[in-house]
Amino acid sequence: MRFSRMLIPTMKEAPSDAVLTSHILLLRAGFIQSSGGSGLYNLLPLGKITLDKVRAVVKDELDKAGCNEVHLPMVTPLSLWEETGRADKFGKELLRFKDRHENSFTLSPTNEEAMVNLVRQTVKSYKQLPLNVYQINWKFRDEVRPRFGLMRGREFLMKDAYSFHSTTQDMQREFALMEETYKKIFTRLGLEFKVVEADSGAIGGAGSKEFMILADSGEDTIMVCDSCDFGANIEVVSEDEKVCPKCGGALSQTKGIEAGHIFQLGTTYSKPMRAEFLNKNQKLEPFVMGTYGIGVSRLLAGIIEQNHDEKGAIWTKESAPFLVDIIVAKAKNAEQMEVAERVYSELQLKGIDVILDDRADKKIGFGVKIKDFELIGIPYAVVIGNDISNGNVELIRRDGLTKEIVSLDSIVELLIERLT
RNA sequence: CGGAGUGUAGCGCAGUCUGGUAGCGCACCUGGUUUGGGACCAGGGGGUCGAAGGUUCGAGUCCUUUCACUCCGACCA
Repeated sequence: MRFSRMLIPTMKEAPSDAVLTSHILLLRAGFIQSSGGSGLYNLLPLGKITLDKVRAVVKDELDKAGCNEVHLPMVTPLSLWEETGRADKFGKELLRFKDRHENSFTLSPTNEEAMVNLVRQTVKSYKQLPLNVYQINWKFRDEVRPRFGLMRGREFLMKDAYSFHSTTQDMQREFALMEETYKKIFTRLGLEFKVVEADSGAIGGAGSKEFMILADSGEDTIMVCDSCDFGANIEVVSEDEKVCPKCGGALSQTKGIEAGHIFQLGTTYSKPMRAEFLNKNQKLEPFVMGTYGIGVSRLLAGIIEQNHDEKGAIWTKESAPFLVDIIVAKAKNAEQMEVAERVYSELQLKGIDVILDDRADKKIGFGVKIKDFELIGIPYAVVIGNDISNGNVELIRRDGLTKEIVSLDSIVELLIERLT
């Protein structure tokens, strides 16, 4: 991709109404913009690419774990919500509207009912179990107070998975598998996180765990054990609790961003919705269920909260919109441009996502390009400048902003080595 | 939903107290000079001052109503 052809409206100043680092940086670096309503954002090209990358990691790990991706409509008949009583329970957060025939619908804030409906129409026998179906789709919640950009938008991208089982034991096996799968996802994304015991809230069910991205700006307070891997949301333990219930170690308090939540549901939804299968003894039984969510768009905010400096974002390898930014110091210099084009196409041939900052406008000098690189947070920049007369280019690593002189002949090879 | 604040050009803001031709910086357009860390000079385009109503010869400014957005709190997979 060429910088000159991409819509990347970077800003020196942040809109005054943004206070959270990730919100400010996503706006300033041109990843998102307000679409005019509270908690609603346009994803600009960089934001869309980044979200797709994060989404791909989530999908890849779920598919490896044997989950089935499907797609449900964002619009769900309200009647499904009435079957479980959640039409009332969810209250005003559930956006409702009517079609031209006066039928009531909702914009889905989550999809337990719709997914149970899908499965009860399809799965009739224990032989078809277990089953894990998921989607990565936009959700809408009419939040009381949307805030902090992608952190708590009204519309947000969520991966929601639902598993169906014939026994509680098998559901618990899947629950453990999902915990491991989530750990792989968060690790691949380069996040420092903690799995904590949590309250099940409006979703209901027996047990649940949250995946917290550790960040001072997190909205959740969690207690973590200094000695073992125990952690709990403050909702489920006393704030005065000083001793780990698991190993007796010392508990300390920290802040986290809830990016994932997994639940052991049991028959909370399958019973009222009469979602049943025939067991070996030819008797009908309700499905035993689990449900597993990841806030995919929130992950973008979380990654920045954890990875940034005073100059801008620092994307991790698996989340970065591009891995390499080729900066042509003087785009009007034919020789520099030629060298840059060559490095650009070689990297592309090797399958590395690269952006070529070929902007030649007289107002866009070297300084602007470097500032944009730092603000956007691409892992590496290759500066093609005067030093090519000596056969050298400069390699800048975004994390730490360390610089090194590299010979033109070896730059592509070096980058491949660093990036794979 | 309670409390606080803000709405003036794409972004950041001044002007409102004390009514009198709509301003500044950045961004944008044209020309020239620059060119390795957000350049300089000259010229230029862009506004129904959130909306409605009122007071007044005259309203961005005063009054009333209303809407939106942000922050704190409560709430929240």
